[in-house]
Amino acid sequence: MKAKTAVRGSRTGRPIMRLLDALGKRWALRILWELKDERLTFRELRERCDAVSPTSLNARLKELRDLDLLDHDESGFGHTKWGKQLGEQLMALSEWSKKWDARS
Amino acid sequence: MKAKTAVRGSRTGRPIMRLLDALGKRWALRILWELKDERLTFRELRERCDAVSPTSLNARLKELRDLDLLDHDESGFGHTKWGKQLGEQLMALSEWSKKWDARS
DNA sequence: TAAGGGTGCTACTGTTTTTGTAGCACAAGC
DNA sequence: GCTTGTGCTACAAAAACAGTAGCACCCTTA
Repeated sequence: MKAKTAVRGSRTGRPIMRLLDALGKRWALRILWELKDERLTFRELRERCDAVSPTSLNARLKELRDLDLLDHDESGFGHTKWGKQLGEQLMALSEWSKKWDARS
Repeated sequence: MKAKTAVRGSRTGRPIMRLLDALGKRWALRILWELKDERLTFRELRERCDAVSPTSLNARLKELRDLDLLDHDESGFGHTKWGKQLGEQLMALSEWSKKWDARS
């Protein structure tokens, strides 16, 4: 586990702030989403994320790995146990989004 | 309710993609979080969000209002019924983040 | 043994987004 | 009139991101 470094914005250091800050960066939520049921290589992940630039993808992957949400092995990138738990919350969000989308 | 316009990135138009895209912009999650239990004026909200620039705050507020997540009246900005539901999911996220933060 | 294919990833330039500061227009209260 | 508070805009600088190319590495197959 890496150090818990300063949070962009808030200095309270509250976990939720660190999390909202990390997830609020572009592609972070999307990356976590795309890896929710399978591990993917860098290039596969890139394609899933609308051909996000490798610059951004690499930056986000580094950050998410530092937060113990993702890891990387010979089969590619995937969720850690923490990432899996977070992925479940995203699933709930997805379910909710359907109702939200169907609003009149 | 406003039109469901194109999503930055993905063109599938799936609700979760529209949502992840909106919430992935800077300060979006934080704004929803800060309004979870009370309505705030523009300036109050700005202070809560670490003095975010008014330019960004205004842009994010417009987007979140277009998504029916926030509204605005004489008492300031606050959650719509949809925003409240999303706020509950953020509360769950906050609870989870405490366990995540306490990882060894 | 070299040629190809796949991996993660970096370099570079240009565009987009965000920031930071100042201040405007409007309304209510005095 | 003047102040106070509201939401919000203008503008220039800084940071983040995009898009393209391509590198270094490790395999496999010829």
